[in-house]
Amino acid sequence: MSVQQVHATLERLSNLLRVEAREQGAHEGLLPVQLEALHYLFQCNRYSDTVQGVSEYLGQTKGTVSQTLKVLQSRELLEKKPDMKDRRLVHLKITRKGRRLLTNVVPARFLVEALDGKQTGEVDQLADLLRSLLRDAQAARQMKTFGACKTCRFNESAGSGYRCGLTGESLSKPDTERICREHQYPIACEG
Amino acid sequence: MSVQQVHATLERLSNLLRVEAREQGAHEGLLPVQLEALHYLFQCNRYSDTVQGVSEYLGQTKGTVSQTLKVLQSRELLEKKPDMKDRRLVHLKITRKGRRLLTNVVPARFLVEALDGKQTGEVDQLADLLRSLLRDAQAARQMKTFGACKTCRFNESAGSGYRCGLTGESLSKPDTERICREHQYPIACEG
DNA sequence: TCATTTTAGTATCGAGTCGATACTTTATAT
DNA sequence: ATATAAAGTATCGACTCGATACTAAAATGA
Repeated sequence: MSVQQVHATLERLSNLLRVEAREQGAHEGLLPVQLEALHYLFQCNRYSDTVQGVSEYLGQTKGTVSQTLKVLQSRELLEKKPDMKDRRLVHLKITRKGRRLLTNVVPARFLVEALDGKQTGEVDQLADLLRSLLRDAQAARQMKTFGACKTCRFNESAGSGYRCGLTGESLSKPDTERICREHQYPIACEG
Repeated sequence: MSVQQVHATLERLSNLLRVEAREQGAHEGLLPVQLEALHYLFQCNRYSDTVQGVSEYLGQTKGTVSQTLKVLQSRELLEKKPDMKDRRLVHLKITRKGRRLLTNVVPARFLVEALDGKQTGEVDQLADLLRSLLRDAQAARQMKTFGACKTCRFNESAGSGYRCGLTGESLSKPDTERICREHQYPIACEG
């Protein structure tokens, strides 16, 4: 069965990412899961930069994530900013230092080198296949998709920019390329 | 850059595998890393079923792996058998119980469902692309490849079967489909 | 309006990971 | 024959992660 092959290879690549993250993180005194959290905050939009958001993204409990973030905050890699409207919420803003650290670690060196020799078309094809696999896998698990707004069913174009149909707020083009915890793909026409 | 896209998507798939392993493992009282070790022993050949082998595969120290295996042994998912020739070596043989447990967890349900809708050709294409990526990534990190003997430069055909050019021992067809810690791809003709 | 419920986040505890270090035993090299 | 290398184990400490219990703020609703 080819599915087993896919599983085995993905597991191996996953292990590679983890080992690499452990090594790179060790230089900075950070652990893989802390880098993952930071990477999420690096990518997500202003509706998603909360403890709850990270928790859903990583598949860990709020308590666990709260601890993780405390470490990142103490290293000044992120700042906590209370929400002005809902005072239960805390927005997690990655700092310049956090951004700098992250861009040293992502994308992983071995991925850059591995994809370096390939043609642009090949890399794009790989990215597309992986995204398609991820999308189907997330559908199978009935979990949140955490896609970018530009691929979301609630995203509408509004004049020169865009608007989120859920919040009603307007979005800039860069906004629509950040990932969101409320993201949903358009409903398929067939079936 | 598309490499970032690939990294992000791989990281996400990696997280999915891990969350799934945590859930499935929890049913049996096992942790992700323990399942990974068991999966390796499920796939590897008789030259590779040692503590050192698992250690290299997982990228963890011998001591750490030794602990992991002690748990698996206590659950009767594997047996330790001392090597007859080199008495330092211990071979780790997965039990029937271990095999049964593993086949319930691998391949992950979400992968089976995700690939279910696709055509065989598509799945094979994905498997090939992933393997190619893995191979290049491993080359970039200059690490062991842990491929199957049938793709190894030391594998020779011998009469009706095969032979390992390193050990000189003969291999059956199923043998050549198991992964090996001494595996090396053939040297590329060009470059 | 005021009590109830829900949601965001934090704190603490215990089981378990993982690397570092130190150790034993056996094989190999000089 | 002795030194060195390699396979494996044991122990310790820093850290992960989920479970549980908690506070505070928002939403619900009679």
